[in-house]
Amino acid sequence: MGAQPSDTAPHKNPTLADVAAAAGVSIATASKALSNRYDVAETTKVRVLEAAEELSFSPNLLARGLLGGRTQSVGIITSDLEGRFSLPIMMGAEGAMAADRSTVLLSNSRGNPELELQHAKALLSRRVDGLLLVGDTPEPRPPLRLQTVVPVVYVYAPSQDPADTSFVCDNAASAKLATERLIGAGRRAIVHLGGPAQSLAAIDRAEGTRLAAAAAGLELIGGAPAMGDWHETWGWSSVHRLLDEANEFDALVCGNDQIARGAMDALEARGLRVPGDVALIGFDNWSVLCADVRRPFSSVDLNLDGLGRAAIQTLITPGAPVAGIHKLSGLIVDRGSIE
Amino acid sequence: MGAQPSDTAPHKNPTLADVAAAAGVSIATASKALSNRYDVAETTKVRVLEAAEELSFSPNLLARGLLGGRTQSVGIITSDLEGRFSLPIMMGAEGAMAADRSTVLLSNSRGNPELELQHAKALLSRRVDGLLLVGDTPEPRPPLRLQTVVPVVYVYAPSQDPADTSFVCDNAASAKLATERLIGAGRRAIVHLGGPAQSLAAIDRAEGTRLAAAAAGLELIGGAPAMGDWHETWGWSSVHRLLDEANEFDALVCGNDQIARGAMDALEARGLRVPGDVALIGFDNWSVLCADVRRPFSSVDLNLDGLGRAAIQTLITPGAPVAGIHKLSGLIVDRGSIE
DNA sequence: TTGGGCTTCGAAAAGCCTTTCGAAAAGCTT
DNA sequence: AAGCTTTTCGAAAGGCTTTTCGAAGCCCAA
Repeated sequence: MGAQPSDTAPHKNPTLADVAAAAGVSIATASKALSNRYDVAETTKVRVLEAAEELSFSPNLLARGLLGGRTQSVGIITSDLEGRFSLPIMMGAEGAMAADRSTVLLSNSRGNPELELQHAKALLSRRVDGLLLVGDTPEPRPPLRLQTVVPVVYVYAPSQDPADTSFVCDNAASAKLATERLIGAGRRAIVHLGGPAQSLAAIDRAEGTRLAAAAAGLELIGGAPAMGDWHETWGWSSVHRLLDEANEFDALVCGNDQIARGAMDALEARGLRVPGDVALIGFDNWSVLCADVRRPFSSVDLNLDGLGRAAIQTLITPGAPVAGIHKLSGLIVDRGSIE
Repeated sequence: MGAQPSDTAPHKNPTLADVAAAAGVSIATASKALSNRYDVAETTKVRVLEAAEELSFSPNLLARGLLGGRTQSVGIITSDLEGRFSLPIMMGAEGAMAADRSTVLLSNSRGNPELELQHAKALLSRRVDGLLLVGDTPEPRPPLRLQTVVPVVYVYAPSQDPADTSFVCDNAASAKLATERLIGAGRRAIVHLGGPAQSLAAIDRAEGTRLAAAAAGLELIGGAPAMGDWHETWGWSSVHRLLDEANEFDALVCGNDQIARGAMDALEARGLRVPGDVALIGFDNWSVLCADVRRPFSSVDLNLDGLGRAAIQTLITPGAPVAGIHKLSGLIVDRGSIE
């Protein structure tokens, strides 16, 4: 009943002027009190702070950004939002940003370079402090055809231009790591079941396995990595074939977790124990395949979260980012399928 | 050699004033020419447009947002960025926004209400036009404790306050749909392998199955849905138990795809054919489990993409969003495991 | 030649914050 | 008490765009 008090209809956001008026000081003083930097008496400072609290004031970041300073935000353009790759990367990036009280602006280019360019322009219009371009394959990609004031960092898919800054997974080193671990556990007859022969990720992982074996004086069973595709069926049929052809082997390095899952199932179907008879390790550490399953297995985690985090760090650190391709190695998550 | 021309060092973004100067008109005229709305002669318009193109001018959206109008952006706060639920929702939301030439600001609350509140304030400081709160369980959640000028919409996890606007999956209706499909294919002896008895999603799916069966005059095998957990092992062991106890059944409705995968494997291990001997359908349509596998199976797709899209539509449509819980039903993706 | 109606353009304000710099007040010294 | 320093505060500009509204120019008719 009666006239509605002002606090029932805050149809507008309070501004710094409102806070200043409530505290009985000038706008300039209010600003300094809130930013807690300049010369302002302790008593007036608390008065301003209380007024701001009372009005639940929060500064308009648009105005602040307009001042020409930083906007405390970066744009992320991912080429696929379905992928298991971009998501952990984005998560790492978001986490690093939030820790810095900054915000992520997200766009999805759906693998379309035109759309990517368009989104980049849109994000630049919002004056982001930097751009993160997240790919979904390790193949080098053409650089963004855009003159930008702010830094650009490529993640997962590196730029073809060596003057750009890229962060990628070190597939070869990670595969080496996994293979060395198997060798360290006493395995000698190692098979690599790789992805498609056209895929750079598959090639690097296969090569890493081969190198680690060679370094230990071993040759892979079959003489070379067996390349196929990324699917479960490939792992399943490969194990059957190996056994049918009476190959002796005591370890499987799989190009990804789906292949590993297929191999695991085939080993079970043929009555072989893991890791008793055969050790097995997958790639990607995709929990729905290697952890939340009937028979969990070890896998290489590519540390995509860390990749996103590192990329953001580089992006928001003042000064031009270091040019070149930065490779981050993965680590092994053991679930008892090795020894 | 010589003085560096201006186009080699565009260390600053061109402003509308630059465009106006280049075109020899005033700032106001340039603005009107670019927004293509007010009275401006055709010849001057093209002159301005050319100047803008030349300088590759893009308007500062911060300044535009400062005018008090809309910023053409919404904030999305998700409670988990790992989940398979929030990702498709976000993808749908982003797609709807991009189609509107708008941008998504992303935050991750990690399931922490304090962090959620903090992120909401931060996004509001950036003057987003709306807030999307994406949960990762269907359990109703406490509303955001924040007075906002812009609309808020809850997705997946509805708000406990009926005055709020929420968009959720209709698990019960979707399960009914799946069960009716099985019955329509001639199945009569139906088993429901559900998730944990404490999970609302699991309960709704079980209830939907039961209702559809009852509507056809059937009782579920076992008398009631069998509740367990969300894991593969539960599906695997349940099928073994059913067969060991000599239950007759010709259809399995599984609470999710992991359960379905376990059941599928068990059926194979026991020499039963799908769908010859037993029809099977999963839930969630998670392709790594039901599509990219050795033996694909049918699954209920909850249309999370559409959920995100619908929520955004409601959010950015002028006028207050319709209060209440909006339920969206899923659809069946058939992969030949039904008939 | 003058006045009226159109079309086209520009000056200026609004929107909100930060920063600079000058002014005022208060305290101190001699 | 006068002059100086130190402390505290405020006026104003800067940053970029949109919008309003008045001014100027033009054509044509009277």
